[in-house]
Amino acid sequence: MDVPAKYNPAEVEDKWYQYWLKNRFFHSEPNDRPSYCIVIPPPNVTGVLHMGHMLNNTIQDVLVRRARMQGYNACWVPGTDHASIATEAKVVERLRAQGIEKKSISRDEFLKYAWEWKEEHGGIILKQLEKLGASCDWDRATFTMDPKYSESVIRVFVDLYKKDLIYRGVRMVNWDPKAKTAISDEEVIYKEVQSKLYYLRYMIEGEDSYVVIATTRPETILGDTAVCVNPSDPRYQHLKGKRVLVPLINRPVPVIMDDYVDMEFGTGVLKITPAHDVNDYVLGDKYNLPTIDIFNDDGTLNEDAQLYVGMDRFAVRKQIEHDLQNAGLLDKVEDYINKVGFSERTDVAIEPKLSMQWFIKMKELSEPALEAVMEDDVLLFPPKFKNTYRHWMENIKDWCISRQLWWGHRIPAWYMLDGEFVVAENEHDALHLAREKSGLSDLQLSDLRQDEDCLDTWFSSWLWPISVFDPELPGSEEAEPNDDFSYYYPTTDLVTAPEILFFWVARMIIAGYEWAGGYPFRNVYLTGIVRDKQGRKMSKSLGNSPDPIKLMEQYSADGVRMGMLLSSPAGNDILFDESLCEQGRNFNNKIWNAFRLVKSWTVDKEKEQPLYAEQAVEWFNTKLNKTIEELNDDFEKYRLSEALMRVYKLFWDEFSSWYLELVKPPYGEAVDSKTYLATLILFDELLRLLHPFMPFITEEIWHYLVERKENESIMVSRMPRAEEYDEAVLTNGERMKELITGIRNIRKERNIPQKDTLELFINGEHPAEIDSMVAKLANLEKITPSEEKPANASSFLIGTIEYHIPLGDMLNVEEELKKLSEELKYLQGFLVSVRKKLSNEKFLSGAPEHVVAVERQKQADAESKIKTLEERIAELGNL
RNA sequence: GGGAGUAUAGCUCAGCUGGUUCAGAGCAUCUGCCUUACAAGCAGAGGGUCCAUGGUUCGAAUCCGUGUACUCCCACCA
Repeated sequence: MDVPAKYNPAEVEDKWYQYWLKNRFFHSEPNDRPSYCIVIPPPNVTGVLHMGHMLNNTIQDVLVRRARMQGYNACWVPGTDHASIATEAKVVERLRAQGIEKKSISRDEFLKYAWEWKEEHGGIILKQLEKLGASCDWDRATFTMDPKYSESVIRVFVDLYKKDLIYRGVRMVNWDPKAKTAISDEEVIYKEVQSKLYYLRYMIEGEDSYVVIATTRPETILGDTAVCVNPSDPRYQHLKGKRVLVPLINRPVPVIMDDYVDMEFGTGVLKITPAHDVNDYVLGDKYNLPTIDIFNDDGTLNEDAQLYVGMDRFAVRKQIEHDLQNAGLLDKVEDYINKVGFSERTDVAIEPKLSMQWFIKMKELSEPALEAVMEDDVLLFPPKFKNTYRHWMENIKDWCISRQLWWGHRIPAWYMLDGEFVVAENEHDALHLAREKSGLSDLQLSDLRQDEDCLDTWFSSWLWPISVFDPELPGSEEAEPNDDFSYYYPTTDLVTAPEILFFWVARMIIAGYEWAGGYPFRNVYLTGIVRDKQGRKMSKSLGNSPDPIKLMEQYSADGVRMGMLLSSPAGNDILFDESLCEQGRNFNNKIWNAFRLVKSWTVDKEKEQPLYAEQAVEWFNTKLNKTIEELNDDFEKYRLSEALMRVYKLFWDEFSSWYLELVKPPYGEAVDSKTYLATLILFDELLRLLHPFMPFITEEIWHYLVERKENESIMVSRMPRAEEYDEAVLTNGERMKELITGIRNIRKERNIPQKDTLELFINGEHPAEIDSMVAKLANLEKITPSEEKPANASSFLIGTIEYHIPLGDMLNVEEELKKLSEELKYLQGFLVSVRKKLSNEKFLSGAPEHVVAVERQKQADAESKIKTLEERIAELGNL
């Protein structure tokens, strides 16, 4: 087989992905081997791959490929999330572009369009994952609105309702006026905004005086039903029992007294708008105030506002400022920075709004999940998230799960004509229950009306690790869990972003204990957030996020994978820099060229293996074993970037720069077969170690390396295991490198070409085993252990051993003296500090014995080196 | 307002139970090299007040206190 001079990733990567698919290497089914399982954090079905996905899925692929090669029955379950709000928003937008308004069509018609959209766009992100090399078991791909999956969602709702953990009620919720739905507290993002504080005059009823009230939202005065002062505020005692007039509309509202009011803030008077502020709502409740909701669902003002009806809330704010000014009711306006909640999905300002919603009581439900993490049944990486998790779980609030949307799982509640409702898994059961409840045995389905709302997307995602295997909710019923569930659950690792620790991770753990009999995964690896070089979060609006597909075209998928991994210590944010992908591409190139070198050798079967080659093989094999051991440790701690860096250095520095240079046959000569075979084996092992990180190039080369059968693949080969190794071999190897470096430096200083042979005289206890390797790399004619020190030689010390290279006339005595004296000076200073330490009584009595011994050894070595150097300097001086 | 985290080379980060892995790695930079796998390369080199300041200790990048700067999470005073 001819090896192309250039590596062509685009072609190669596609080829092998198809090969893997064809041979069903990604597929897993329960068997008698131990399982290793990851469920993907399902991306939004309408989503497009971004850098966060890249990071996340690269990590998952590395873990699952490694596990597979370690002999686990590895399964990575892919899928997509229906993402209620985001998808519905896109469908609405598309319809609008076609001139169709959502409210002009029926629910069924809308859903038809939505499913069309899903069919068109739903596959995109999964196709993109293929480019990355994701070894997902595509046969198991699940969508959170698959019929089976939906059944499990509804089943859970009914179960919770039966357990009295779901209730319906009017509460203040976060209203998204763009998506026109309630959202949960977790979906609100608070941002600091530059706003204004308006000081408004409220006339006191029947008097010619007024009080001034500061507010950031003057448009909400139309919904005011009281003003409030602190009872101990001396400035406002005269207001007790009086009423004030809401500006512009002159509605009289009472003055109430409550110490909730902060006397320091603004003017110390607070306007109360129970329908549009959470705190006001609480006060309104306490004092039995009426609530006036002045907003429509889309954030425009309604009839109850009396003024500005139909105008948008922000337009009203401008207008009312103007009108108040004209009416002489605006005292002043100040600049003010406050925090405003924005919708995570639509990025519009949240409107607190009273409405009828469904909630889950979370307190009791969450207790086992809190314990699971506290007791380390579920491990978080990095562990600092344990604290955050605990804090949230201990202060958990009820979860608003209803959304005023059509795209999603419809709430399985049916209302009767009298407003009473029943909750059931289907219409049939609902009718049965309704007849029972109402006592009307002739009640018909047409007498029932199903709740219009959908469930929060996360209400389905929290079942993900359970329902992808068994939609029957194995833990909650008598029913036997199916084979998939019994085998794969609990899964092994979960890899996700810390942003969704509460949205998703915590709730999955809760669901696991409630419906699957235990935790859903053993380890949670929380990745960082991908930021750009300036530390800004990558976002569409900033345009600072590279397109992963383009990156892969430019640097290869393997290259981009490497770029992602090199910058990804768990939990820390990632400052993504394209140059890391470049490093990945360069590494591809390095691997390819190293391979080309080996493949270019001609093999001479008659040739004896030179000693240096035999030793090189032994040395690198030892190095390999030690590295494997270290890699195991890295993976246990999920230190993936360190693991990759370790293999990178092993391949580039140890293998290419040292090993290959050592065993490379001299120009024009053939390699002996023993060395050649050994090199192929070592190369093979390196490829396997590299495979989880760089699956494509390793597969390509693996097939060139030796002839493979039709259905063989490196991805199902065995990961090399650490064998016992001899530390002494490694120590000698390091000595060999130091010696070579010393000799190279002398060559360089004196401009001696590599082809000129040199001689080496050694004074001291030098390990002669390495001589053969040293001679090969340094082009030495002979190596002579010698008490005698050759004249006209340049010399250097390694440890306490002195090495001399005779240079004859080429020796520059002056420079040599300078070099040696500098080293001497350093050693003398060093010796002083060591002696000082050793003459300190407290050190001798306080420090452990081995530390003292080490210091003594340092002292002896330094003394010996100094003696050697002094002698050498004297000799040179005599020349 | 409450909590957590981070601060080490130009950049990104290691540095575990205080002591030979103690000041490290990769990248970048600089200096030589188109040397018969690779210039996307090879061989070398330089580069640090370990944020500041007190303390504990024979000994501190490491432990403790204080301060400063940044980041994140939670709460939400109009």
